[in-house]
Amino acid sequence: MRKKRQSTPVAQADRQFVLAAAARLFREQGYDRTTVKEIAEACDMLPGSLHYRYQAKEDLLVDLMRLGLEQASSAVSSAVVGVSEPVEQLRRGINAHLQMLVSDSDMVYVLLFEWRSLRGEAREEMIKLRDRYEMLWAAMLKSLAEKGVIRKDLDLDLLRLIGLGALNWVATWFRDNGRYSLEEVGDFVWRVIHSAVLEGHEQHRSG
Amino acid sequence: MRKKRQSTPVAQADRQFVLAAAARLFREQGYDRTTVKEIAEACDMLPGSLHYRYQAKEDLLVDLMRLGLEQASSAVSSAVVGVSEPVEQLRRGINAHLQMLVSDSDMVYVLLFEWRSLRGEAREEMIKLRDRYEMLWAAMLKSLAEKGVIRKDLDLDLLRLIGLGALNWVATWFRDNGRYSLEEVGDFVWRVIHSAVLEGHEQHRSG
DNA sequence: GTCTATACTCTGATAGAC
DNA sequence: GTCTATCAGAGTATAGAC
Repeated sequence: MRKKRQSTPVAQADRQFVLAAAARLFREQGYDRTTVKEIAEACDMLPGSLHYRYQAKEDLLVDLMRLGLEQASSAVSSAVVGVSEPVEQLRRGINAHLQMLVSDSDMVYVLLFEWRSLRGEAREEMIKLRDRYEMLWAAMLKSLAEKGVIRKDLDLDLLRLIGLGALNWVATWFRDNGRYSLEEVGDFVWRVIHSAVLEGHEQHRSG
Repeated sequence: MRKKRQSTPVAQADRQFVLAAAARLFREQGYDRTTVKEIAEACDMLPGSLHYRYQAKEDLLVDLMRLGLEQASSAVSSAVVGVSEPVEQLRRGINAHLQMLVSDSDMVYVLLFEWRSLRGEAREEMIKLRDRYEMLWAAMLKSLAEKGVIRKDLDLDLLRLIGLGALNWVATWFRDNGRYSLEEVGDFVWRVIHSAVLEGHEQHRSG
């Protein structure tokens, strides 16, 4: 019995296992301070075996980020798909993004903070993939704007940049079982957006 | 003629020169990928001379961050000092913070994105110093809240964390001579805060 | 205080047996 | 596909002359 395909379901699970281990280490220590030996150990392998899968350490980071962006895109997509109410769509997208930042999978975190370790072509590729993810948000905001839900005096690109920035930074201070739950954070962001960005909200002030 | 003091004005200028060169390199390449040799070269020195000033590479980063936080604190302080109107105070503080993120001095940037390179005691010290800077903002927000300028349903700490996060992330995408000027960014943030955070603003909606 | 030269350590990558 | 062993290079830190 010979193997006919390289990308069997088993190989996929294997890939995810290796990348998850690497992601955890990269998140904890940073890319540069993590050695291939450590990654191999975390996978119960020896450096040689890891080298069989990824020729260079950088290749591992690139593949990790690729997977991370796939996960992020599908997480946000599936959070908003089938939701017809545009405002509710935005709310769910925000929560999905926040959820990823603190989820068990550290890939999105690594994606946000370790892309500077890449050089040349590898970096270009990641920027392209990241932009594709951002386009998801751009499309969502554009659709909201066309429905007249967003204040007309706000630049949509700036809104996306500042908004995602506010969310992304949460990853730097948020702790599970910390002072704030993720729901509280999402709620807070939502209230701010609701009063500052959305057109036609109820004025919060009573007197 | 003997030297009586270590910390002459000249030594201070010298320190700033070395740290500024290091900050630029750390910002461009990251702390780990920057060698002490490169830093020395950028200061027109040899590694040995640099070693005379800082025993270890990490000491240099710590001192750099210390200076960066001093600069940040004094920049924000002097931006708001003497401004009696609390809302205007906030606006100026935001602009000062933004200005630092993109200023020639890369120290604040390094401070935000390279503190993860520190371990143990050094990291603890930086967290303490960073918290002191954040307390500047906490005090400003508290004072605004006491004057009834801030919506009462917003948690002040979350407001600080999310707000500074939105600002800090600007450093990751902002480019001089890019699509947006720093003024536009500051303006945008200010409009959002104005409608979402401040009490009793004019409703932006006309019809 | 600054320089040259070097010791020591660690890492990423490789070669080749199994 | 996984292992052992090792190479070649880089980088920090140090020693000691000047």
